[in-house]
Amino acid sequence: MTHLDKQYDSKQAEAKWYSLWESEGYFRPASDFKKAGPKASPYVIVIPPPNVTGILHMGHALNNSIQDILVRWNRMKGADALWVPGVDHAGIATQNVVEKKLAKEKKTRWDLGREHFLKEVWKWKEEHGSTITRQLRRLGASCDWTRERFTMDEGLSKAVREAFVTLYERGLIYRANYIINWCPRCQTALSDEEAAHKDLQGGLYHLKYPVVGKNGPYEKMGEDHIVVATTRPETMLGDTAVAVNPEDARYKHLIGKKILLPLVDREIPVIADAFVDPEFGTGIVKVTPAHDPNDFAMGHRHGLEQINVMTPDGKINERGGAYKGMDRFEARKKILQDLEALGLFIKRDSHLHAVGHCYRCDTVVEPYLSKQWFVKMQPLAEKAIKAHEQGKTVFYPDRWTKVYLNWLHGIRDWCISRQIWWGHQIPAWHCQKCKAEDAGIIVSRTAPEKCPRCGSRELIQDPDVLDTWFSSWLWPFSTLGWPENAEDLQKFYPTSDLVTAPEIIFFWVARMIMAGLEFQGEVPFRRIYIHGTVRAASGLKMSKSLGNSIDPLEVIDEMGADALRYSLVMLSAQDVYLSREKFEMGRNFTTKVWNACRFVLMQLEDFKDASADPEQFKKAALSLPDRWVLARFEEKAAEIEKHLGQFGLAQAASELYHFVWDDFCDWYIELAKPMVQGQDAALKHQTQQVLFFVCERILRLLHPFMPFITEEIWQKFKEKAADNLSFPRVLSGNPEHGSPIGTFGDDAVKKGLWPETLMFAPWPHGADKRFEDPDAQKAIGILQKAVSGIRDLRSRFQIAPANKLKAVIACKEEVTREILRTFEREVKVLARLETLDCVREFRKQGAMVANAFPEFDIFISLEGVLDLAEEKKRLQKKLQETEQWIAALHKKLENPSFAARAPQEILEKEKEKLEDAKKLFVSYQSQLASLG
RNA sequence: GCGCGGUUAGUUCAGUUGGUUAGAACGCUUCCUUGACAUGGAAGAGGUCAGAGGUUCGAGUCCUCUACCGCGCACCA
Repeated sequence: MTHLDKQYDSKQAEAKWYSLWESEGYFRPASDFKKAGPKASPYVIVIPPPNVTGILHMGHALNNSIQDILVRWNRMKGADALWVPGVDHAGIATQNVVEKKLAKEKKTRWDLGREHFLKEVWKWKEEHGSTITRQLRRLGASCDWTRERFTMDEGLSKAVREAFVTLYERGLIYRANYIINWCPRCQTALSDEEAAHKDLQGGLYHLKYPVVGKNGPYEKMGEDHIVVATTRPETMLGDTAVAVNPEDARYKHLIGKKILLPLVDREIPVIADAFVDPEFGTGIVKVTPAHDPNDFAMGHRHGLEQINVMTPDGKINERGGAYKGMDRFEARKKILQDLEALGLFIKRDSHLHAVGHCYRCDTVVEPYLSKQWFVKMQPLAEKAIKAHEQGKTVFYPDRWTKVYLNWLHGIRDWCISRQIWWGHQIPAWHCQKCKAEDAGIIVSRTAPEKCPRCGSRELIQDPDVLDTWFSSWLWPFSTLGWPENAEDLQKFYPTSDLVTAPEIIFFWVARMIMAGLEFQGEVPFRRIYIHGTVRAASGLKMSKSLGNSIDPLEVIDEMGADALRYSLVMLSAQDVYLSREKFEMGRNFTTKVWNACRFVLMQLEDFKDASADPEQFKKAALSLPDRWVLARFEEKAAEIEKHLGQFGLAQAASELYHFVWDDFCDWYIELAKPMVQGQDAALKHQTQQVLFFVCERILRLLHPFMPFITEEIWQKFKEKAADNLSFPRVLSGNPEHGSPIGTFGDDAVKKGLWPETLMFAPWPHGADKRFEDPDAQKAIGILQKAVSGIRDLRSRFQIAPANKLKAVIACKEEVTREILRTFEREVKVLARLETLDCVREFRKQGAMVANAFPEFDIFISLEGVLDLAEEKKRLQKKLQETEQWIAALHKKLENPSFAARAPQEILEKEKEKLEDAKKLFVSYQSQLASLG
């Protein structure tokens, strides 16, 4: 006996099916098995590689759910589908984790030394690095784990070296002294994107600097001083000038004079530079070329000395005199105190300004002068802009295109060197001999033996490693085997879709496009889908540190992965604001699906007839509800197909939800019950077939969204079909369908050959003309109206369901009356009637109440007491509403401009509406009259 | 400062190129344990679509302005 248990056991099903899918190789592209259908085209999706230290948070869950839906959908459509999974090495984050671990043992990475430390990191990676990939499996992600990659593995490391050397050879990588964002805690340079700006309420400090040659020591200063304003007083230790705007009349006389820099007693010049905004602060700027990008530029223009006053860990260095060794913020306090003691501190204004924070550890970053490696971005950006102009990069939704292009147009060079150990060490070697001449850098794919310039063998590899994103930006092709000319690369590049969140457009999307164009001569993916950000109900971004996160694994444990996926996707039309209750929608829906299918299987228990024609339904022989549900399915499947084609996953999920729940469960199953449980054997048989047919195809539509429960149920359907080859199998799937385990098109399934798994069942595209049926749709519409009308009366007058009613429907139109007669039995069952009479006209008699529709009026007898006054009031209100509606329609239709300009079909509709309204009006009037 | 979103039922949100009396989920009210499902069924209440102006026969939908909320980028001595 094939049946479903009363309760769905999500944990059991999830574990069972995932391990089967994976072990049987179902996640691999069909072409791996040389069994792809002749027309199978590749569908390849790019996943943002999660951080190796990470755990699955809701953002990942949404992102991966979307991707999995797309991959599974395409796989069912017969595509040679591939999703390459993997993680990136997350240089700074991972190093931090391991350093923290060492700190517990009171050790630092320098205690261990580079080699030993890296061994520790690898050890950590082996032990903990697979957390997130395990969690992705729990979610149901159908990625090809046999192709799993890691940015630090051999192949990808080779790709990184290849990319670096190639760019260097093309003159697109250079090394320079420049102000970069420096994280004093991680002790490394960061790119501009890695320094997240946050608005902070800080101080704008006004300080006095004495002018040299007037009054001498500070104590005696009169008016011969200038006032500068700064937010970072501690950098004054490195000032090498003060600047004013050349047009600023207040200060023209100062230009060329000298200033005695307090505390360090250094004489610095007053310079004129147009950069200075006379409106801001005092109009005088202290210039610190080693600690501010603008000052750095100014310093270059005026040939100023660059004095770095800080150590890599954010303390004042020996150039800071008495402040040496102090932390930068401590030094700030002390310097302000000292200046105050000297009478040089004037005031502190409160000042809102954006301060960069390290995106890994949230420490305030320091603009810091140092020698770093950079990628020259403009030539790369130009190619990307050109590709966009050629229509090669398409964003969904479109508005992100502008964000992307703006960034490209204002692009700045990318600082790619990091002063950490965990990562790809830069493939550059410094010749110790040539170094003295400021030359002797050798950039090479393999370690060079000697300096090509002087022949010295004293070569030391650059200690820095590359930004993690320098490996991530190669992901779409490095994971396919580049720089080798691999088969996968040939077959799967460029990929189809990239799915990601908006915060990563600059970090990753734009850079991948640039790398793809630079190294492959082609964009890495054709379409880019940017989905919403997951936020907590409060509106804040979900994050563990804020304590407002919901752990997706907990939701999976509690409600199942399918419930989590469905809820997330259905909510993902834009930014997703989450609370725990929102997952109940998906949970309830999975339960509903389970129970509906359970019912269907129960009705098929005694289906044994093997003589039926399995080829095709004969429309004429089907009942109206059967014809209706088939037509409705095709309609909905077509809509779902349309939505999925343009990343409208939320809409597709919503359509499915309502089709399954409202149409299939609430109406079709209820209508099928009397047929399948009645005495008419032929009708019963036919209905069983339709129940099976539609339900099985619903499972296929649902599968990408909720893979586990659908597989669990579908396997039962398959069992059922194996016993009963006469189940009709008119399928609209792709006959060219390919799968790792064979070819399953319509023909194969029709012949009783079912795929091993729902994953390879043909996708129903919908809009199958064979099932189109406006007559049936109209008829069921009438039925629904009649049933709802009676239920409405029942509810309004509080008639218990056990109380079987006598109803009369008065209907002028013969066709409609005929339809109602056909459904006499169904209406009686669904509306719980004792009798139903359909007549042409009817006059209300005695204790009766009525419900009016344009097509017909429904009357039921009422025993018991009826609040006539209340009913009269209601009818009067309805009458008034209808009157207003009629007036509005009249006005509209009598407007000559409307008649002249509105399209014909709109005009027709409006006229029909008017007719309906008039009919309603008459009904209400007569009802009122009968009430007296 | 520049740019991008958003403002629709008590709450969270849909609403395709302007065209039924503006929808859903959750919540609420009433009734119902009828053999798939109470994680359910039936019925119902609830909205001058942020405000002002404009285009149009017709605006939640298009244009302008305003207000508020959110996001991104840049500058910030």
